[in-house]
Amino acid sequence: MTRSEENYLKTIFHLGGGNAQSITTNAIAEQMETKPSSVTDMAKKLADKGLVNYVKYQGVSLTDSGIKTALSIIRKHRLWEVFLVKKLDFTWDEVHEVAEQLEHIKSEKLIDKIDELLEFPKYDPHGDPIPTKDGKFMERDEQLLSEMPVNTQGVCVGVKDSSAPFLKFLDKNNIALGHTIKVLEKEDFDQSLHIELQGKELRISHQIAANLYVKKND
Amino acid sequence: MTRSEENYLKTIFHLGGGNAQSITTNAIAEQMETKPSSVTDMAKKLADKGLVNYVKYQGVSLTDSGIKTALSIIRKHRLWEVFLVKKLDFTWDEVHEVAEQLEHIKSEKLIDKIDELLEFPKYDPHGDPIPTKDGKFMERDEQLLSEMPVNTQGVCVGVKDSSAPFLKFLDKNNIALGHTIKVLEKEDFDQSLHIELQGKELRISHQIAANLYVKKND
DNA sequence: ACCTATTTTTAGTTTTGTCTAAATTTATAT
DNA sequence: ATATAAATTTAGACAAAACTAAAAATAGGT
Repeated sequence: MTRSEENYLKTIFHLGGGNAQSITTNAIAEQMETKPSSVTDMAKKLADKGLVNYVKYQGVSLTDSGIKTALSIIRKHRLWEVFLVKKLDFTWDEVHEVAEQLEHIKSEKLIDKIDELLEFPKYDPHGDPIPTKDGKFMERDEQLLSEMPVNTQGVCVGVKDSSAPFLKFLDKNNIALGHTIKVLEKEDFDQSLHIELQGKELRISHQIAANLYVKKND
Repeated sequence: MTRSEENYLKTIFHLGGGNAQSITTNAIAEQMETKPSSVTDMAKKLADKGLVNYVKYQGVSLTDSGIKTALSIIRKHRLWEVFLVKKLDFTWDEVHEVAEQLEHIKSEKLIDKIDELLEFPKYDPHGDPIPTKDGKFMERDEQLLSEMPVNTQGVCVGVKDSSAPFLKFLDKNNIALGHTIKVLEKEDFDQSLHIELQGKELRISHQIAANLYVKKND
């Protein structure tokens, strides 16, 4: 399994190829910042290895074996992210780039020991669930803040966009995982929100709200 | 700097290319388990980048820039080895293979934080000195056990061969870094040694003694 | 149904790092 | 000094992973 193959599987998974959905070469190319023709080449290669189902002009979806491999890479990525934050004091906007490299290290013992050192975390620093060793994938009962009705409240449990600029914005505005958020008012005009965050009032744009996952309180 | 380039620089350094010595392509090829013609290709490439001095049919030596780069890779390799042993309970015969991968991770912050987490170790699990961030290389006052005169004693500070079989042999015989060793008798016939190790007597072959570094007591 | 625009694939090329086989240079031994 | 052996380089080829440009297939609109 080469680094490139691993990156393709991961991307296909993130685009939904684990749910039997057919992902187009164009979508993959755009996500990976490469050309569709390169994706076609790799699709054939991965199909030969039994990791994807590939139908010409239709797209690719992951096989069971492909899902398993993708999950193991995602598991490694997220565990390394937790390691960087908890053990090396990285901030959550710094971890992605390094984890992209670390996820390709080949040693089952290494990642199991990292898991143990971190006391088997369930979520990464962005709130994304960490697949278990046997490929189980936690699903969370969450929704986007932008979809919460007025006057409901919940706890921030994850981010949809985990780019550095967005994460830095959240830091600046004291928005962090675990913080309580209540929707006070929704502006019809631009969908912006008036919220109560940890007791303080705040206004945020729709674009922000559409990238925050919240778990509704019972 | 590609992975392959880094591996060449590291190998050239270990073969003595940092001391202005010219290392032959054959020696490098043998060490890296590749072909001399491949080494020639890479020698040209590294020379173009100003990392080695290459003279056709003579061999290569590292430039200052090449030495600096090689030391930074060796630094990373050895720090990761310490990390694996101290934080993840790897044994000293398990660390090399994984460190070979980890040494190529590109993040200055990462390795500095690992260094800090480990409290700035000076030696790796095999007793090899860890270069400092600014490329200083500790030299130890050490000699091979096989070269110690009869009736002198010292402390085991390193291994020359750090292959898994040798290290496992040492474990089995309770030979570890920090242990006191006294040479009781040298057998003329096969150069084998009769030693006192941590108070207990033991016989070891010349081959073993020639792979153990000892620091003589004053 | 047909034309057009878009998407996808094919064919051919590039780069990196490797190899084999042949040619060349250096070293060695009489 | 010269033949021979050993080491080294050159030339040409290959595989992986990417690209460009051209061809082919699909999808949409009328």
